[in-house]
Amino acid sequence: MIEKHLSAYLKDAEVLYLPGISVDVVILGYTENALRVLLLKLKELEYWALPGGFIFKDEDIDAATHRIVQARTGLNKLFFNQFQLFGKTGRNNSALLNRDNTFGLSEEAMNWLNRRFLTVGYFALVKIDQVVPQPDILSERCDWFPVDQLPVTFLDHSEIVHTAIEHVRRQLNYFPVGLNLLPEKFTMSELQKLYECILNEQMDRGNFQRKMLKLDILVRQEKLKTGGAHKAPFLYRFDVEKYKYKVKHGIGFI
Amino acid sequence: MIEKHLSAYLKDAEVLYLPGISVDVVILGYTENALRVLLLKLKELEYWALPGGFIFKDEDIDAATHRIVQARTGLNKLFFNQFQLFGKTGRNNSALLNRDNTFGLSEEAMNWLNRRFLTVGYFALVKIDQVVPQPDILSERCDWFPVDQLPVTFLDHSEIVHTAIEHVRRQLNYFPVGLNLLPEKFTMSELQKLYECILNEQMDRGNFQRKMLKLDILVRQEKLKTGGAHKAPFLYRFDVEKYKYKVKHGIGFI
DNA sequence: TTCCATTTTGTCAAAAAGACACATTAAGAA
DNA sequence: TTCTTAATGTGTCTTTTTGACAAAATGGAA
Repeated sequence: MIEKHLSAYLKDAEVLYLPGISVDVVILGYTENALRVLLLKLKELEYWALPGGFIFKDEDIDAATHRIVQARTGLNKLFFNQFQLFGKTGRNNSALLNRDNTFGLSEEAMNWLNRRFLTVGYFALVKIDQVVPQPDILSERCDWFPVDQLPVTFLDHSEIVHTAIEHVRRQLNYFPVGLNLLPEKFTMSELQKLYECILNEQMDRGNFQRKMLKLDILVRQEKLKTGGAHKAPFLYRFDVEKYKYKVKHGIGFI
Repeated sequence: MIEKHLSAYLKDAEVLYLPGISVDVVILGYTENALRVLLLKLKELEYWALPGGFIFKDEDIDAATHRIVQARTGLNKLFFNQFQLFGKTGRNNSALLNRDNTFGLSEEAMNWLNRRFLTVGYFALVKIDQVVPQPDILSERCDWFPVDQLPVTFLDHSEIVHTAIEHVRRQLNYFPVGLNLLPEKFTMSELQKLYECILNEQMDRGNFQRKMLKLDILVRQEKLKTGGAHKAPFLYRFDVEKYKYKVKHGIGFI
């Protein structure tokens, strides 16, 4: 039963964790022409949840986020950012607890969990092909979902996802999305499709290329020889130095 | 002594408030060609602090913010937004407590206050001439400080202010800054100076006017007759409907 | 009145954006 | 082998926007 997992998870929670607050991370990846978010299927519940966890009493919030994302993705080098604290009145984890309290969860663990909970929303940008998703102790599996086709989620996790996307969209000039979402080498049209997914609007091919190249953050590589029918496109990679410098002051694309 | 005030303030804190978390609000006003922030001089301490407070256990965080800002400004209709949660390890309110614990503060109140504290950073935009600043129970007076000339502040409050400004700057297109910081009627050059303050860059007068008028959110009023030597400028007000609509999708000025 | 500082409006060249066309090329079909 | 197809690379042309700056207008002050 889920309470058994919770029980293990919450052993000494009162002692270890900051009370009444958690971290939830919108881990975003991009593949097959769609922005996707990693969700966990909760054991014995019909909900999908964001990867999340609690904050140790002597742990920075960013450190907690890093720990959580690393555990779910296996990645070590991460780009992530906090974007909002969620916590309406009445927000709590009671859905995780069985209706009759006859399971192995200690009284203290129940009380600790069953109060109003705030959660800090983070988003992380990852190269989806480098991720090996790992369910956590409360979940039976992980999956990537296109951000516009979410399953039924736990609590306000859908809202958290949509808020994250909107946050990224608004500040697209200030986040290194290409560098963190695309593979090392990519074609111009892959980059364009990424931008189109995030901004949710189509752009002209020629004009996109002209504008993007003028930013002077791309390095053209050799031609792509592999498979794909028709004329082979160039591959590009980012000039990381220039890119990061520009991102700091707003890349100036949108 | 400050503990007496704290004592009153923290009566039943354990029962009333969410533990280990507070709200701090960067209340921004604009006057005399400078963006200013409202700070409170703490009693018996050489620190200035942001208006802040705790969150009742059954209170939405936005509601707490509204309550706090209203108490300090007297304003009822407010524009404010959350922008970041702060809470490095070691962040606590011990500076508020006297070194020897011989004052009237109860053991419980001491313990409640003297732990690691997170704080939710909000910013609010107010019309400075409509504000009647009110010190809170911990402070002896209030003052407006230009955001680039802050006094010595409590804890990380300087960082919170600067983060707020940067947040507003980046998302200037998405916040109704003019509507909330300027008086009902204003001249084009007042609006320009506001933008220059926030963006920290000078702009050409003619070009600013051309661009701003093309947004189609301003309504030209009669000429300004009052005093000021030289040619009288037009007054403008915002077309609130159009302005709010545009702000929702990004006003498109920067 | 004339002067002066400021506002309002206009000009003009340069840069950017938008729409679209045409040549190129690689894979697969004929 | 050649042709067809679909996607890529690049160029052109027009329109719009930007940036720099100047002229005209105006209302108080000298």
